[in-house]
Amino acid sequence: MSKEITSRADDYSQWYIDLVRKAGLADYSAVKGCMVIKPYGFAIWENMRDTLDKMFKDTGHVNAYFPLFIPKSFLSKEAAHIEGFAKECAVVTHYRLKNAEDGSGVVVDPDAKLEEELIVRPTSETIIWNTYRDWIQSYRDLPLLINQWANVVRWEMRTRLFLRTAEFLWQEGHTAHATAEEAIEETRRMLDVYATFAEEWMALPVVRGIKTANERFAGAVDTYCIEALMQDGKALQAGTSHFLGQNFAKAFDVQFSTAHNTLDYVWATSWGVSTRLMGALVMAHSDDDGLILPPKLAPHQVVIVPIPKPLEELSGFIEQTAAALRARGIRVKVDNDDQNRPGFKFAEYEKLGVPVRLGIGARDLANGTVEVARRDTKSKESVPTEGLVDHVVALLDDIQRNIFERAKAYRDEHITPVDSWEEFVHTLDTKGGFVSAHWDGTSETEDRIKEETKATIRCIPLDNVQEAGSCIRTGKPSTQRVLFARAY
RNA sequence: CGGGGCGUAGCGCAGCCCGGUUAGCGCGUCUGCUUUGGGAGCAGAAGGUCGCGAGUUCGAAUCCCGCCGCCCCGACCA
Repeated sequence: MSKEITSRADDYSQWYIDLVRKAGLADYSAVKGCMVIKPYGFAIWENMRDTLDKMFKDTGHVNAYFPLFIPKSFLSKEAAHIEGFAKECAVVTHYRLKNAEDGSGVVVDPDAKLEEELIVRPTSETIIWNTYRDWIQSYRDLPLLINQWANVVRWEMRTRLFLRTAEFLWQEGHTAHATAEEAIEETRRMLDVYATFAEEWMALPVVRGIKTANERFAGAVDTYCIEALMQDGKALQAGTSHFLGQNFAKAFDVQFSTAHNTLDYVWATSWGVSTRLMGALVMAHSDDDGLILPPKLAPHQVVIVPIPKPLEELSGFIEQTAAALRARGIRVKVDNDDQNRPGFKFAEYEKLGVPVRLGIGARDLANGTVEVARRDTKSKESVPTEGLVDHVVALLDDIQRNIFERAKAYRDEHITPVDSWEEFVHTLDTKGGFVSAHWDGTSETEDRIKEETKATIRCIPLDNVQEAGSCIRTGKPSTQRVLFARAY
């Protein structure tokens, strides 16, 4: 019996890496900084994607697809935008290879240099707003509510599976509106969609907030975010929604005729979540034995492990049980593999985070029971066959609720209000989590705090109470507390 | 871009310092039998350009030089 996953207490970072790989979520690839998302990991992502996609459509959005490549000149049209992304762009300079003279393999053909280099999209605002210019003439064309599911590339210096990779999958919504109010409303609406998804589907409690200037998206007027807390006390930005004002409309000259026959620039939003959510999901709930998945996103919600004592009638009962569960919409896997013993399978499905495991053997058949084990608490009970389906349905709900409550309790315990610099530093070093403190509102102070403690302002919570206080670092007057944390 | 580590069977590693016949070990894989309510046991088998290139040597996984790749830790970021 080998503990193949490093414990969280020993090395949290290594635990995460072990878990992602041993649970079959993802693997390193032959390309530096890029990962392979494996079938089990992709199945979880598909569940996230499908759920979000429905939520986007329910709020009036449609999907489209824009090019992977962006002409270099586009990117530089919005000053802040290029400033933010310039340092991490992959650039396509040539379009052809040829055999090397010395037969050593293929080389880039120097005669095939592109007139204008193409940037592999780090995000699509520029190509999309360049397109929107042609699509929008009148207020009747608005609002334009489009989402795309795509891959993007950001050439990161330091990568971590799911949390930060050179290439990642995401969705990016890009909307155009006639008024600022409407665009802001959209920005907030999508933030709420993300928060709802995080809390109700991922069982991940989040703080909704607004970013300070330092943390704002390059090119945005305001960046809203949902911030989650991981088990090691570090914060993770799980989703962002930006009010872009008229910045991109002006950069790409997207004007429309208003109902009063005047000409105005379009108001914009963009919003996105990525495969980073996979990392959040893992780090929020899982333990030293493996993943703990919320039932709503688990590829298999129930696994049935037969205890193969020599009794053929087991299989009939198992199939019948599986069918009854499936009839209630539950995703069931029956593990009929006869290579591994039950004990191995128990450990295996715990590693994979399957919420509910049913053990069925001759003893159960005789007693009219099934052994029901729940992954979140690792408890087991013997449940009568009669009413089993109802029991499992209720249990899945309970697990979904329980892991949310557990994560929320941890999160709430780790929002610490502090009023002195000593307390601030001490809390970061010993307890971690969010530290709620007054701040004088300047970027200079935020930078200084970051330099001294590695903590950044994760957000100004949306429902923040206004209270007079003095900045934790400078002592200058402040009107509200903000949330600091060390972050991924 | 700095600092560190690694590259030997599908996976994880030992061997390298101190060169020497046929390169080992664990897991996994394959075959057979016995097993099966918490990670099975026994017996047998298959599986290797020792990252790449050049060099020293009678002889290189091991020593020298060069290169490549990945990971981890720090400065930038969802």
